[in-house]
Amino acid sequence: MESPSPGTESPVDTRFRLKRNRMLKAAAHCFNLKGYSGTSLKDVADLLGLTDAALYYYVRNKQELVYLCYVRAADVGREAMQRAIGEGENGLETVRRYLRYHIEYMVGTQGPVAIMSEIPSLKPEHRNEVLELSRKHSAAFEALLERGIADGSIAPCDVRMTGNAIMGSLNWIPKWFHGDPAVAEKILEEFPQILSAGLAAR
Amino acid sequence: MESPSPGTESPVDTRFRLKRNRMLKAAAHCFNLKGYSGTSLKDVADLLGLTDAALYYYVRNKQELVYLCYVRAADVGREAMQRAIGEGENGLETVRRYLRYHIEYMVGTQGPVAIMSEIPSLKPEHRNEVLELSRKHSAAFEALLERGIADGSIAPCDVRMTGNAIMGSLNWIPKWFHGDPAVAEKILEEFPQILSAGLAAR
DNA sequence: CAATAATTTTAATGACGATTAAAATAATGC
DNA sequence: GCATTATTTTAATCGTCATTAAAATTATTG
Repeated sequence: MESPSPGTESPVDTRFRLKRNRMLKAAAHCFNLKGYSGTSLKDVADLLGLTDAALYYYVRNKQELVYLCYVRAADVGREAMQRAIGEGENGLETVRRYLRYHIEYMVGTQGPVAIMSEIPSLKPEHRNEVLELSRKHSAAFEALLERGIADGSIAPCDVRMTGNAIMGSLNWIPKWFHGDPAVAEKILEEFPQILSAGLAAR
Repeated sequence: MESPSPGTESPVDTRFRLKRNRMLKAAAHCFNLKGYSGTSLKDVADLLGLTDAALYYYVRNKQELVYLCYVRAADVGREAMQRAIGEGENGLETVRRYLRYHIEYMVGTQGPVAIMSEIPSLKPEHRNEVLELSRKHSAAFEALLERGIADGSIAPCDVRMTGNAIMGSLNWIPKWFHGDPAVAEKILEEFPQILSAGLAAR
């Protein structure tokens, strides 16, 4: 009848969440591939062996689909940041770890979501929320850079621009990476190194 | 009646081209802001003080609009590459120059076009052509890196991945830069340095 | 100024795709 | 197995655009 309400945690509820996650993954895949308005709900549904109408059981509308993808992506980013901060010896090392964890999620097969180019498609309220999340994340990354500068592991730089440069590189990955595991391996191997190479203090 | 045929070069033809260029610029702006299918022809037309239908005098359809933007962008990229190659002392310096010229076009007020995220929206034939252009450009950039490695100015690296990383950073710029000249200044100042910092041979 | 060409607008048309409601099917608990 | 709940489908509806044709306006040129 109704979508299970949050709070209860029945087995039904669990099934619901699992399927919804599959949905988000499928949706993110399509969005990365063909853009927000370029993908029809049928595209997503096909990937799941469902009818377009069935999606409405899990999600209020198409907007909410991207929105949830973003929230998911933000979680992933935050989590990567959290882990990295927990472990890092110094600023530079923490940045490297962050990059690795973030990319791991992005390119890993279990990786649920990775779209970052569809912010304009969000409705204002959601857009603001997502932008806020994104801002927070950027700020956290810049703080990381500053920490590195403070502890001498990173050479002084404009953290805002450096952050933009590195994040841009990350965010662009879904545009050219389409799931080939060999490539995923290579990205994981090279990117943290490449993106942090310019940071090290001499 | 009909759109002027290529080959003739009447004053009319020139006017046509000028206006069409303004159109492409407006379109690129919208696409960057709201995505391909997120922008209606009316959005573009409004920016030009025209009716949506009027656009069809200059362009066969919406598809062609993005397509032309891409061709334009590719030209810009090629031109930047050309200039840089003409001037560069060594590989690293050439890369720096290329980055500077490319970014100059992207963020400059005169800069006509800068969208790179809408490839999926193209129809197959156009998509293939654009992908080919993009491939060529990537190859040229990788060649530049190899030249730098050969002449010792750039430290050995995986040129494919390094190219992806740097290009991604560039391509992402239109996603967060929205025309503020002060920011443009900053980007121009910082990015070539930031993006090439990791390349230099020690 | 008249005639022709260039540009733009008005006013349809039509398709696609999101959304919805009601009905059908599948799953679960008793 | 029955009743209830969960899930999915079928079959509309409804808007939003892209696209087109014809008419109106503006520019050009002899």
